[in-house]
Amino acid sequence: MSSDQRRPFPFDEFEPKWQDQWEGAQAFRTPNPGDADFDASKPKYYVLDMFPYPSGQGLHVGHPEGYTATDIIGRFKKMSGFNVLHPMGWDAFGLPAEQYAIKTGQHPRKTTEKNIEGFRGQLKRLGFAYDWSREVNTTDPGYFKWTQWIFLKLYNSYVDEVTGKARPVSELEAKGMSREEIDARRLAYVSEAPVNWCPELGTVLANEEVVDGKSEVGGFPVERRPMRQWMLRITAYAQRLIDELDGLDWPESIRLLQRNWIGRSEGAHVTFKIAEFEREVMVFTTRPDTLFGATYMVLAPEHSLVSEITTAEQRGAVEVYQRTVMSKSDLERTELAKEKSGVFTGAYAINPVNGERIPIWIADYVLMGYGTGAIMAVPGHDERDFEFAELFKLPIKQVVQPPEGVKWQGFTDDGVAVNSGFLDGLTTAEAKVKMAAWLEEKGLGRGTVNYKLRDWLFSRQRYWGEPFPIVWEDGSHRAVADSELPVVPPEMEDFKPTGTPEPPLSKATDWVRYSETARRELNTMPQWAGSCWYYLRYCDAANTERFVSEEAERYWMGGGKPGGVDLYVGGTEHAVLHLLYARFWHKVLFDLGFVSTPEPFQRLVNQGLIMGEDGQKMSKSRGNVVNPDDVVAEYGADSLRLYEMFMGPLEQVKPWSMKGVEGVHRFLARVWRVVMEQDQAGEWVVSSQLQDVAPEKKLTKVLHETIKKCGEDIEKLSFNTAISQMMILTNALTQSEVRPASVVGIFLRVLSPFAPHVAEELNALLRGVFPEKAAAGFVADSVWPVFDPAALVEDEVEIVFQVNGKLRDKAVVPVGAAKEEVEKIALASARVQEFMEGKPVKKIIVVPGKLVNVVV
RNA sequence: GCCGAUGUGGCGAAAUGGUAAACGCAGCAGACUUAAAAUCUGCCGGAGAGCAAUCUCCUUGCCGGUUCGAGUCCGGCCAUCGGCACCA
Repeated sequence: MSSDQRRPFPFDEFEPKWQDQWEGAQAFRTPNPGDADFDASKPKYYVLDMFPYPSGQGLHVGHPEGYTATDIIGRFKKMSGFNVLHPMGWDAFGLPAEQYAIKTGQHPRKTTEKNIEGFRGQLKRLGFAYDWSREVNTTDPGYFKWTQWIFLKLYNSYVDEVTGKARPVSELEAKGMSREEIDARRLAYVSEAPVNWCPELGTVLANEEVVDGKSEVGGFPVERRPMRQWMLRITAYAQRLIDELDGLDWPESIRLLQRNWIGRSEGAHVTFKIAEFEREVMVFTTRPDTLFGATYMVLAPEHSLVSEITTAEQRGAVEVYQRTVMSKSDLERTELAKEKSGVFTGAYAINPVNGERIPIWIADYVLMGYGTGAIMAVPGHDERDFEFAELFKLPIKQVVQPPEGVKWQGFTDDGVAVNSGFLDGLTTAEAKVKMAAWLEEKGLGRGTVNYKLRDWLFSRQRYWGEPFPIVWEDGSHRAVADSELPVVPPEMEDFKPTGTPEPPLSKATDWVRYSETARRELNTMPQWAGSCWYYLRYCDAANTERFVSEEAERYWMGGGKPGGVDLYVGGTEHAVLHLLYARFWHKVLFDLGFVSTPEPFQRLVNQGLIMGEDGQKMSKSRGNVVNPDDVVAEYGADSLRLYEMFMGPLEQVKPWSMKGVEGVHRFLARVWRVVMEQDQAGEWVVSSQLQDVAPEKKLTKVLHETIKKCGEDIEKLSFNTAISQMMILTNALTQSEVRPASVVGIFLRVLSPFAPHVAEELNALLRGVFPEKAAAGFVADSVWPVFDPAALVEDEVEIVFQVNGKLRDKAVVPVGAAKEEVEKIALASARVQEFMEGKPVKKIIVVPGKLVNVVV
C-alpha cells in the first residue's frame, strides 16, 4: 500500500532517508565557542520553541505550527550565514505527568521516559533541524541540579532597596543583621499566609494557576487556607517587570496582559485612628482626594485587628461571618457573590481630615491580600462602596462634582472637589496631589504605589518535582551545600498525594532524615521551575561544572539587545505564567552577574490556535481532533509543514482543512513533476524538459521575485505569502516547455527551509544530471540565493488611467517615461476623454510607473 | 464592566494610501481516457445591458470624515473571539 503507484511522489521513501542522512552527518549540530569547528566570524541567531510537556497523547497539530515556523527561520538563517542555535527539550516534571502515572499505575519516570521517546520520534519524523545533542530534560538530575542551584541563589539573595537589584544575603550578614531580619528579606522565603489549596489535586497552587476559583489543571475547586509554604519574592521586581518590557519586540497584547497582571496603581496610604483604642489602621486608596467623603471603613474579615476591636454585642455576628467567609472557596467568594455582605464590628475610626467618627465593618469584598486589607469607603464615588452603603443604609456623601447632567451618586470619574474643605474647587488630579502632601506633612500618610501581583507560591505537595535543597533543624531552614546537589527524590512505591497538606515525600522516612537532628524539606518545586531557565541550559547543555559556561552564555545570549534569545515562538497561554516567571529568574541571575542581558527573550511571537474542521476548539469529546501522525502517513512531513504554514498568518486563529492539506500536497507533487517524469516502465526519471539553457527573461524575473519575496517574508514570519510566491514560480515552470536546470536548482534552495525533504531529494536527483546546477552537499548546507535587482526591472509597465479616482483605461508605457509624456497619453485616451465629459481639467496626479489620475 | 484582537468571494486568505479578491480550496467546463481517478487548460463576488467580444453600476461589518484617490488613515457605532474582573 505504501508504494502504491497512485502516490503522486514517493515521499514515504525519501523523507525517512533524508532524516537518517541528516542525523548521520550531524547536519544540524551547532558548534559552541571553543569547539574546533566553531566559526567566530559568523553572527549568531538563537531561535527557540516553547519546549513541550511530553504528554501521553503525543503531538497535536498545534505543536508543528510553531515548530515549523522556527524551523524555517532557523534553516533560512543558517543558509544566510548565521550560527544558528535551534534546540529542543522536555518540560517533564509536573502535575499531569504524575496524575498520568498514578492513573496507569506506573512510576512517573517510566511514563515520562516513554512519552519523551514518543515525542522525540514524532518530531524527528517532521524533519526539524534541531541540534539534538543539546536536548534537555527538566527531570534529569544533571539538569535539575542547576534548577536547585538557582533556587539557592534566590534563597541566598535579597533586593537592595536603593539600587533595586538582587544582592547576596552575605552582605546583610556582614552588616550584622539577625537571622530573622535576613530571612524576612530573602527572595525565597517561608510564609504562613493563606494559600490556594486544592483538595482534589492534593496540593497548593500559585495565583496564576487558579482560574475562576478553580485549578487550571483539572478544573477542581480551590480553597484558601493558611499553610507554611515557600514563596518567591517576585513582587520585588514588579516595577522592573513592567518597565523593562519596553525594550522588547513582543506583541502589544502580551505586554498589556503582563502589565495588567502586575497591576500597578498609584495612590496613598492613610492612617486612621480607632476610637476608644490606642490603635491605628492603615488603608490604601487610589483616591485620596475623596477622603472627606469616607463615611465608613471596611476591613477584610481576616484582618488581624478585627478580633481586637469588635465590641461584645457584635462579637457573635462577626465570628459567624468570619467563619462563613473562611469556608468559602474563591469561586464562591468572587464569581458567585453578586450580593454584597458584611457585618458591623461595633468599633469606630476617626477620619483624619474632619475628625468624624465612622463605623468599621468587615466584608469579604475587601481582600486581605491587596493593599493593607483595609479600605476607607467612599460610597459617593465608588461603585462597590455605593452598593454596600445602599444595602446597609450607610451615609453617602458627595465630594466630587461631575460634569453637567451627570448624577453624582456613584460617579467615579474625575471631576471637581466639593464639600472637601481645603480641596474645594480643585480638579481630581490636583486634589490627589494636595491631599497626599497634606497627609505627609501631618504624618498621617503618604503617596504610594501598589501592585496586584502577589509573591509566587513556590511549593507543591507532590512527588514528581524538584526537591528543595533545604533542610530544617531546630525550626529553622538552611541550604544544603552546593556539593550535595542534586538533591534527588527518593525511590518510592507509593508516591500518591496523602490527601492532606502533608507532602508525599513525608512517607520516605529514610530520605527525610538528613541527620540526627535535621530533616529535609518535604515540598517540591512547581512545574514552572524547570522552564524558568531551560533556554540558558541549551547554550551549554552538557556542562557539569556550571549551569552554563560564561563563554557560551555570552555568545548565544549576548548581542547588545535587552533580550538574549533572538526569536521565541509559542502559545499565548503562558503570557502571565512561564513568561513572567522566566523574566523574574533571569533578572535575578542578571543582577547577580550570572547572565549578560536583563531580559531572556528579545522577540516573542505567539502562534494562533488551530481549530477543528468545524471551527470549534479541537477536543476528544467533539471528535474533531486531527492527529499529525495520520497526516504524515498519508501526505508526508513536508505537506504537513507546508500546510500549517499556508493556512494563514502564523499569529491568527484558524480552522483545519484536510482539503487544504491536499492542496499543498498537490503543489509539492507539481514541484516533483517539474523535475521528474515517469518513463515507459513507470519509473521516476529526471524530466527531459529539464535542460541546461539560459532562462527567458520572464522566467528569470519570476525566479528573482521569488528569491526576494521568500527571503523578506521569512523575516516577517509571513510564510503563507512566501508559499504563494513559490506556487506562482512552480506554475510558471510547469507551463514552460523547456525548464532551465539553473532555475530549478535555485528554486530548490528557496523551497528547502519549508519542505526540506523534497528539496534534498530533488536536488540530489538534479545533481545526477546537472552537477553544476545543484547544491553539492545537503541543500540545507547550501547558501541562500541572492536576487538580482536588475532581473526584476521590466522594460515596460502598465499605467492605470483614472478620472476622478475611478479606473477608466490602461496603457503600457516604457519604464521611466517622462511625467509629461505619460500625462499626454492619458489625456489622449478616448475613454479618459469620454469620462471627462468635456469638463476642464482641475488637476492631474501622476504616480510614476503606477497611474495617472485626471481630476475634473 | 474594563482591556485587547478580528470583521474582505461559497471557504482559507492577499493587497508600501494608488487596478480589491494574488495564491489555494470547493465548484463549473474542456483536453487526455473505453470509463473513472490522476494530470493539464480555461472560467469562477453581485446586479444590469449586449448575439458577441465587451461595457456600466455596486461591493472589504455599519455610519460619518480626511484625501485627487480609503480595505488601508481619523471619529463614532455594531458583531465575534480572547484575557482580566469586588485590586479600593
